Amino acid sequence: MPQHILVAVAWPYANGPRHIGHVAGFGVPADIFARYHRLAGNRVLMVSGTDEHGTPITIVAEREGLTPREVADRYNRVIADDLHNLGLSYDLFTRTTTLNHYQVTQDVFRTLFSKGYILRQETLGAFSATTGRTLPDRYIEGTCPICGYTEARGDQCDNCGSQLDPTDLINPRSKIDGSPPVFKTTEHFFLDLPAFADRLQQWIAKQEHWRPNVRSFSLNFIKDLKPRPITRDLDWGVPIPLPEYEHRDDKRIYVWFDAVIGYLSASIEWAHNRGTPDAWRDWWQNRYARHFYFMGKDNIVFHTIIWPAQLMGVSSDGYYAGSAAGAFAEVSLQLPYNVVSSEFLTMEGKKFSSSRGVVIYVKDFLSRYDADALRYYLTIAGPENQDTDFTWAEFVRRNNDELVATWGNLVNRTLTNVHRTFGAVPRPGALQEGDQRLLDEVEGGFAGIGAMIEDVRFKAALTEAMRLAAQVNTYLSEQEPWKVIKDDPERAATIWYVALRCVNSLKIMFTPFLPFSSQRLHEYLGFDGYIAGPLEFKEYTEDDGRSHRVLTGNYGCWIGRWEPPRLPVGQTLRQPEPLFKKLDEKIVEEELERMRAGLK
RNA sequence: GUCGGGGUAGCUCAGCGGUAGAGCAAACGGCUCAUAAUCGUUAGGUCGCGGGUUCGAAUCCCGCCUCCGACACCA
Repeated sequence: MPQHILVAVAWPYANGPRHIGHVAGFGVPADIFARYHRLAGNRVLMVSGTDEHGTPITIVAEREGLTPREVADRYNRVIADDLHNLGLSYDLFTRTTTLNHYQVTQDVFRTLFSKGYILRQETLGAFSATTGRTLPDRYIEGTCPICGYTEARGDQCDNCGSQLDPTDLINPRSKIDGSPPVFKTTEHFFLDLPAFADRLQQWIAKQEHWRPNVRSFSLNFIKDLKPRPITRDLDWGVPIPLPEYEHRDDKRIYVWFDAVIGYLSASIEWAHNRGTPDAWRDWWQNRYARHFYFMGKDNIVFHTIIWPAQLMGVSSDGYYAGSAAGAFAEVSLQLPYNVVSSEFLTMEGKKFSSSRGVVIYVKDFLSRYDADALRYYLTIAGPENQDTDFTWAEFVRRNNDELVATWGNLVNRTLTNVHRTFGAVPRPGALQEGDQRLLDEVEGGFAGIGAMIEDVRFKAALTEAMRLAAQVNTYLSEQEPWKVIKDDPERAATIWYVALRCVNSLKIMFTPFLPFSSQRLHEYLGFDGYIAGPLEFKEYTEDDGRSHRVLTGNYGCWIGRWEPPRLPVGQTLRQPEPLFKKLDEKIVEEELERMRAGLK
């Protein structure tokens, strides 16, 4: 019985190109998980998009003389191209500036408001004297009243560590243009989180399968919940759907409140785009569906507290009707089943920092190296359980000594020999005990590796696949079919047949991690069709006349299955090429030099 | 400051109550079909520091040092 799996991937913020630390945190892990579940026969819906509202985008726009929408358009394009080139198999990668997203966000807001979960409160806020926009606390600098540090921020002083309010600062000034901020009273809307505290506490306490840090962090956070403001004084964002605010240009829904709603709105858009407008309910209003969220650790609270509170609030008297109440209308919206948070990647021992030049963008990386080489590194050495460091030396080493040497070489020596000697899958003689033992061990990987992936232990899963590849290398070294063939061609054919069967199975096991090379191997082995691909861009026009490009794909045509694939005797092999490129050690110094040149 | 998570072989990391593990790097040997790739053997660690619980602690508890993150108007 296929399961419904929602793979909900954190929404990259569209204020610039994304670096490899970002995709290490949410992109690659989510894609491994989604590809595996599709191969295993489950119904996967993987959704995300660019997060395009909020203050930082308006600041970039001002600096570059563009409108916020132009900034969002530009970086949506760059980011979607990156994700496509990395092979991230989204069912829908859309944007938060679609008409659909605005409507769903406003639906959620209205529903919560009508149930009393959204409160109004007067607050004192800081505004830019020049633009009239809100100045978030962190965009205000001044002298710390406690220690006298002159570059304290409105939220805290980095020198003495004190928590501050912007009004505490002496000589406050805007970090953006240096002008002194204006403080005035303004009305804001607050999500009444304390109203959900008990339900959240009980729900999270039951989630014993979450990674311990996510669960304990969230439980701790609940102890002191306060109503959280969900509107901002901005002209860029989803309008507040209340009569007195609908036509005002100075107040919008807070970017985080709408970004998490994106998981739901994108699912609804996906269903609409493919002409089955109620299909999203199979994931959202099906109590057997399981939702997996993938993100960096800085996003935990939004996915374990705030979004679940929004979902509980919307669902609490029975349903989210959406644009049309349907068959599942009496069922609540599904809460997260697991919230998978990655730690952080650092770059040559330092924090990634675009402004300081400590960075390698996905786009630049992929212009010089293969996507699978990056996917390999980010999985085997990425921040799955703790912060890890990316270094170019380690990237080259992992690529050359592990990916190329173990798996690439196994494929190459096997295919080269078989293609040259037989030209096709050879007919084996009787299998010996050692042959069968190897086949059993390798094919056992489907169960073992599959269980690890389901358990979101990707590093262990890939390590196991590599171990199995090394086992096949050992087998070949012991059997020496290139010698045996002189005296016993049938035995040599059997050995190569066994190796080929192992390679063909490993091809599937490596597919979630290394989809591009697995597809090429699939073709060298003489097969046609896609194991798992391809991705495509499509353009959709909404009722307001605006169109947007989405990343999607028809993954129903995948022919791969998470099980030992058949390998027909006599199938003609194609001319093989090495799967991976060995990298010259020189690139380490070249890349470090490139980074030094960009340092600010 | 408060809260959370790290500190394990030269390097990158796994293990998280029962005689210290992997990969790479190192040394030696085998093989030479394969992108000089592979295969085997060896060597290498008082598991951050100090104390405690336990028959037994890298693993649990307390204190300290140190790194990273969150702390609610950055996203």
